[in-house]
Amino acid sequence: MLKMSKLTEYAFMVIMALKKSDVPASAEQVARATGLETPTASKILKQLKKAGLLAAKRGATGGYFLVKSKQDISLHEVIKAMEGGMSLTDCAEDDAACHLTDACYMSAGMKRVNQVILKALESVTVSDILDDQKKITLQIKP
Amino acid sequence: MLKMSKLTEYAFMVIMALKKSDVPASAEQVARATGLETPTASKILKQLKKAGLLAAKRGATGGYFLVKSKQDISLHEVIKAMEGGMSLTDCAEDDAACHLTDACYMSAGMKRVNQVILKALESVTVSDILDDQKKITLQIKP
DNA sequence: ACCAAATAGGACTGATTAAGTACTATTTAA
DNA sequence: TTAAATAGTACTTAATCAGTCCTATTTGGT
Repeated sequence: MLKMSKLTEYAFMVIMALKKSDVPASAEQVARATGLETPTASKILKQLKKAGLLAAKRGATGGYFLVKSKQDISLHEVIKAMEGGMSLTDCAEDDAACHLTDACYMSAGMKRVNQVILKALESVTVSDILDDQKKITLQIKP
Repeated sequence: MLKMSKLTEYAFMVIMALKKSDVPASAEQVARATGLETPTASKILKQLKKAGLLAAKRGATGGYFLVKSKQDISLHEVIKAMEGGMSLTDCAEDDAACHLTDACYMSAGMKRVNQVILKALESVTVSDILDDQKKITLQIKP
């Protein structure tokens, strides 16, 4: 099944549990809010921090907080932070990564499909997922 | 990285190597045409046959052939045949599969995003990937 | 009738990745 | 100085993927 990893799913929950505030939330608080185990929540927070989606304050009274609002964080950013990105095939990313030696002409087509999906993931934000407001439609032009 | 499995990638190559004809191609012929090892090609052919994308003729002079033309086989069909489908999250498929016990409101939103991606995968066919003709655009309506 | 060439269906193994946990160092406010 | 927190890394187990192999069945040709 083509799907996100569980840690990526959890990442959405973690982001939803955070605020863009000067009062940071500790990994333990996030764990409680989300229902995740503390080490797991901690791992995800570190990863999101490393990707720049969160900021952290160290030491006592420290913790994590968002650096931008949820409506400015796209699904793609989260997937990129947790899994390194999204690409249907290797060749959609890198032409040289073709599995065939000679005659495969898929890469251009795969790239285009990949772009469509990427665009969808970039267009939808964490707050969209929560708000359930934005209508999304797909249009194919021949 | 959110991506298709290698076997799924190979499946596209396998389909491209086949024709909708009364002269079926054997697994070995497909292997030669694609550059895959024969057992691997065979495994993929069996799986595509099982999913109904191909038909097979057994016995000597037997082999595999397409039951519909490449422009009628969508990416989603291939992914479904090889990986069982595509769903960003468990909860996008099944509401009961929420990782949280109480307050997660993502599922509706995830479902919508999932639908967009699914639609993209359904709208593009194997021949589109090869032909590189069809223009695809995504439009977000607020 | 027999043989050779195919598909059908499992079963098996090794490699890679994911998930979860644990440990140590560093930072910082009280 | 101490307690509470992040930072970074390493480890272990589980799950999935990739690839191969074996046996049974089918079927056309000689």
